[in-house]
This record gives sequence, C-alpha cells and structure tokens, in this order.
Amino acid sequence: MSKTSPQPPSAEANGVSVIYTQAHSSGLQQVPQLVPVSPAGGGKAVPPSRQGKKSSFVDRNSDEYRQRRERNNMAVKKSRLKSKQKAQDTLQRVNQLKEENERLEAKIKLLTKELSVLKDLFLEHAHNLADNVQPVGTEPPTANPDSSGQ
Amino acid sequence: MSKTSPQPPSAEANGVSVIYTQAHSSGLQQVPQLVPVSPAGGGKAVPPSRQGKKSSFVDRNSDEYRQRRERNNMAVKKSRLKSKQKAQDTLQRVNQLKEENERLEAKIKLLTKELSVLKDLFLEHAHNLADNVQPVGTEPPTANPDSSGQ
DNA sequence: CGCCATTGCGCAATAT
DNA sequence: CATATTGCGCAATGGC
Repeated sequence: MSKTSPQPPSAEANGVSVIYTQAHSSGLQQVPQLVPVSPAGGGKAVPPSRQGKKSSFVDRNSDEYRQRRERNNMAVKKSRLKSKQKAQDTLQRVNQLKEENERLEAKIKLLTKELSVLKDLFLEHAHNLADNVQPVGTEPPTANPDSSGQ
Repeated sequence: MSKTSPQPPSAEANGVSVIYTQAHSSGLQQVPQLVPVSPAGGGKAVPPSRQGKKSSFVDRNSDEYRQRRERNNMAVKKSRLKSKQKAQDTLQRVNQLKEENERLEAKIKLLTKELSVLKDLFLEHAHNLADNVQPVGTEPPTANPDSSGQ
C-alpha cells in the first residue's frame, strides 16, 4: 500500500465516470455553458467568414464539443505515452552504449597487453643479435651482460 | 509566424490576468465555491478526527486555497523544467557515448593493425630460421624437424 | 501536520 | 478538418 502511481484524481477512476470527465476546476455545476473562445483581444477580430455563424462561443454541452474533447484527450494520452516510451528508450540506449564502451575498453586493454609482449620479445631478440648470441641451442636467459632495465 | 510555443491558453497571458488563473474548464463564473474534496467514496470515510471541523470541502475562494494552488503551480513548473533538463542531458549523454565509442573502435583498429604487423614479422623471422638462415655467423642445426605451427 | 515534488489528467492553443 | 504536441492549472499522492 505504498507504491502506487498517483491514481486518477478520484473522478473517473471511481464509479463517478458519469459525464464530467472534466470535473476539475470550478465546474461541477456549470452554469455558463457558453464561453468566449478567446477572451481579450486575440489581435485580429474573428475571421470575417465566420461572423454570421457562431460569433465565437463554444457550447460546452454540445455533443460536438464533448466528442472533440474526448478525441483530443485520447490523442493527448497517446502522445504522452509515446513520449515516455521514447524517454525510456533513450535511457536504454545509454546503458547499451555504456556496456559496449566497457567491452571495447577491455578489448583495448587486451590488445595493448599483447602488443607489449610482442614488442618486448622483439627487443630481447634484437639484444641477443647485437650481443652475438646464437639462436637455437644456447641460451643464457637473463644472464646477459646487459645492465639496463627496459 | 510559425514557430511559436503553444502560448498560454489566452487567459493570463493576455490582459485578463485578473485572478482566475484557473479560468479553464466550466468555471469562468464560479458559483459553487465549495466543492467536495473527494467525490465518490474514497474508501475510508474521512479520518475520525476531522469529522466535526470542515467536513471535507475546499473553499476555492480562500486565500489559503489560492496560495496553495499558486505554490503548487510553481512547483509543477519547476518539476517539469527539471524533467525536461534531465531528458536533454540524457540525449547529450547518448551522443557523448557514441563519440567515445567511435574513438575506441578506431583505437582498436589501430592496435589490431600493429599487432598484425608484428606477428607477420615474427612469422617471417621464424621462416628464416626454419629455412636455414643463421643470425650472426654460426652453423645452423641443419633445419629443424619442427613442423608444428604456433 | 505541512510543504514541496511528482504524476495523471483534461483543456485549449498550436503545430503538423 | 483531424490528429499530434505542448504549456498550463488542478488534485491526489509521494516523500521528507
């Protein structure tokens, strides 16, 4: 009883899914019904073509309105879900890349070590040649008159 | 005139910044004032302690309420901004990791090539030895009966 | 008990 | 004209 998502604001999630999915805010007993589509001068006064039709009010009771709202609500949900998906994918991508990075670093470490070994062999051999030491048969391993490290 | 952010829903952004920052929904002329804090049985009926106080209604006109709302609105904005920041950071992280990946792959390629060269040198030298080629000036054991590779 | 932080949700303006 | 996105405020809830 402690790790649940914020749960829909009581309405709709409960049995009160009557009609007012928009129960929030000051409504609950809507009186106005008709509200100006855009209060305060929106700049250009209503497109001349729509003048003699519905001035500029929306009927919050019309089926048209409710249907539009519902559709938009669905679209919103969908969009937000998609958004969250993408965010998660991005997170996964990060982890994926981090893993690959570690893999590559490990490989580099290995290759570097191998190279180091081979180079050392070369150096040793070069020294042997320079010090006049025959290859097969005789081998004074680390008993060389060599004094330098490296 | 085509790349502007959704601009606040007309109210508040315009000159109508009266009080109703919550202008949305069916309000605009709020009549109820007092609304049940949680419609439909929320399960357990109100904490016994609050019974004789304010039952369970919120006064949408009280300064208390408005202040709480305003504070929450700020918190919400802040939280959302933070969220977006984090999302962007994550995207940057992806690019960062991708770059690093390329860098590492290039390094691997280089190291691999170096290794390849050194190994070839070794092979060549081994062949020289096998083919009866003495290093400084000594007689070889007349070629080794060695045939195993590696 | 309160405060801030998060989160799901619906609305409206906009973008596509 | 329809859907997709986005900023915003509300309310429930998480967490300190």
